[in-house]
Amino acid sequence: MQLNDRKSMPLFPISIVTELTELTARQIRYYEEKGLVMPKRSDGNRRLFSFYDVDRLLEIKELIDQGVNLAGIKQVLRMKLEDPQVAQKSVEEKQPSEKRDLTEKELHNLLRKELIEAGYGSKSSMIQGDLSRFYH
DNA sequence: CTTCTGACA
DNA sequence: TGTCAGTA
Repeated sequence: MQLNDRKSMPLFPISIVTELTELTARQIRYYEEKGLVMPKRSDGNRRLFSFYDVDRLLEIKELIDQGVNLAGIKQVLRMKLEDPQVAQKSVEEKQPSEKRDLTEKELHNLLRKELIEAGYGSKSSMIQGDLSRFYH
């Protein structure tokens, strides 16, 4: 798929990414250190980010703003690989209750719950069942 | 001039 | 996280 190739193409330096994401270079480097993103390197060991990396950083930024810690973000991103939609809603659903930060334990339990429910149906039906809880 | 790593507060 | 140092 060529589209994916383009999104994965290492294009911009960290300076551009800081403007695109509103994150500081320090934060971006730190998140990479923690394995949240893995931009390619080039000439003088300089980071080259792809659109894919930028999208990812934007998602990370959202979660950070919502008070999710790095460990929690890792959980979400890891789930994203298995079931994007459920992972996304897991966090959104937690918000309404209280604006407090999600501890690693809370998030883990939340995600575990979603995974268990997911096991009861096919991908599509599970997603719909999940959505129903937002319509009442 | 821009970015990188490491380090200190 | 910000910031400074010493490089590449």
